[in-house]
Amino acid sequence: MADNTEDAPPQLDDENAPLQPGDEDAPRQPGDEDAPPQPGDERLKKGIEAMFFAYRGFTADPDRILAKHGFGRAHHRAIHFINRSPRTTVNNLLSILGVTKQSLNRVLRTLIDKGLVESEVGTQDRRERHLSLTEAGLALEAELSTAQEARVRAAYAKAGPGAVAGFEQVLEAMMDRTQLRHYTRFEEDTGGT
Amino acid sequence: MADNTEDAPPQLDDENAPLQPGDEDAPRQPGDEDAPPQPGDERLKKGIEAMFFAYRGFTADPDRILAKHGFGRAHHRAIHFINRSPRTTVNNLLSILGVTKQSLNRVLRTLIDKGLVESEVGTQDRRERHLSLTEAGLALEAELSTAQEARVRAAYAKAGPGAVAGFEQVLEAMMDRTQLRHYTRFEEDTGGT
DNA sequence: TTGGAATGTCAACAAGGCTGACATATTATG
DNA sequence: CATAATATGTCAGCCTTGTTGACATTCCAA
Repeated sequence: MADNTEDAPPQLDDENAPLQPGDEDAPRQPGDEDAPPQPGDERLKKGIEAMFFAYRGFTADPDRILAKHGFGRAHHRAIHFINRSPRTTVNNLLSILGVTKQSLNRVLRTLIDKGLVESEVGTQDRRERHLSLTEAGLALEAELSTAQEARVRAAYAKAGPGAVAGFEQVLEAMMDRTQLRHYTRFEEDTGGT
Repeated sequence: MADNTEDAPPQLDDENAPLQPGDEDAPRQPGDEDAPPQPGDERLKKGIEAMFFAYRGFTADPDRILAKHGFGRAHHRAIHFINRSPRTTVNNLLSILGVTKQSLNRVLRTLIDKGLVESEVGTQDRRERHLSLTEAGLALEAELSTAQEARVRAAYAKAGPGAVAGFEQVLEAMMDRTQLRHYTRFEEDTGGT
């Protein structure tokens, strides 16, 4: 266990660079004067902690529902994105989720076995499998998204519309190129195909 | 693997409720008119996806560094919060991180063994252990936070100060009570004790 | 003295990542 | 047509990080 000589580190994306590197000396925000020794660092650390704590809250409600049904977060992600792009392919899902096909396959297998997802052979390219939610899958998706959206809705309501816009801007600016592409693609893609 | 009869679901916090439940019918934002059938749901789904994709970006840089050193995300979290509250106790860390003592202990043990963290017996209550980063620990912490803060800084710079305020507000509103308490505590606590 | 709190530790297990290797269709291409 | 590449599935094994349960130690407090 001591020799974690990972000579082949899990690659982790080749294009994992933030959108604008080299912004180290960012424009100082007003109000930096009354900050502790390291200027602005405190603000950043708070932001980092906010992400950490908020993400826990963000996943807490679905996690409870998933546990009831014997699923995990990985199943939730698959269900969510299949619901968003019905009849999507395995490959597309792979690139959205950023996991290996083995990991995804394990999740899909249980979802198909339990009758939440169905996979049909592609018509144009018969190598492809098109994934969709069944009735039962849609039901669980609804249960999950109802819970998760309720929390987001409450947070949005509490923070107000302006804050929501800022929230989205910052998150978007925090994504990798690849992820940003997936994120924005839904705007054109959803229901269009 | 079929019988996931978890009769004792992992409790997951008793106070895991969002800050304001029952806000289902939140005030409609202007611009909802030209929205698809389900009103506002699209906005919420985008927010959910933003959290998902952004969190991936958020952890990507530290993950790469950690892999180099043979650590994981759990080690990062421990290092981060020990750095934020030097000489903190195991119990405090446990409640911040929200994992079991066994999980935390495994992480702490490797950090102590590798000389990144030191644990000293409490002076008042000698059952307690006070955790601090060693020189080496501080060095790794600096490496990690430099990378992570660079991304956050870039995102902040790109989105602008107003957006950052909104970002923080929404995240804060998304936390559980418990987490919010830890989040805000740092403002008074850091360096105070 | 005795109970409980704070901590450590061993063992076992599960989810969900990963790699590597291999199989099987199916399509694309020389 | 033969062969390569693509899309997918699957087996086996490993790692991290979460979980329970049980038990030991140390120490504070009633």
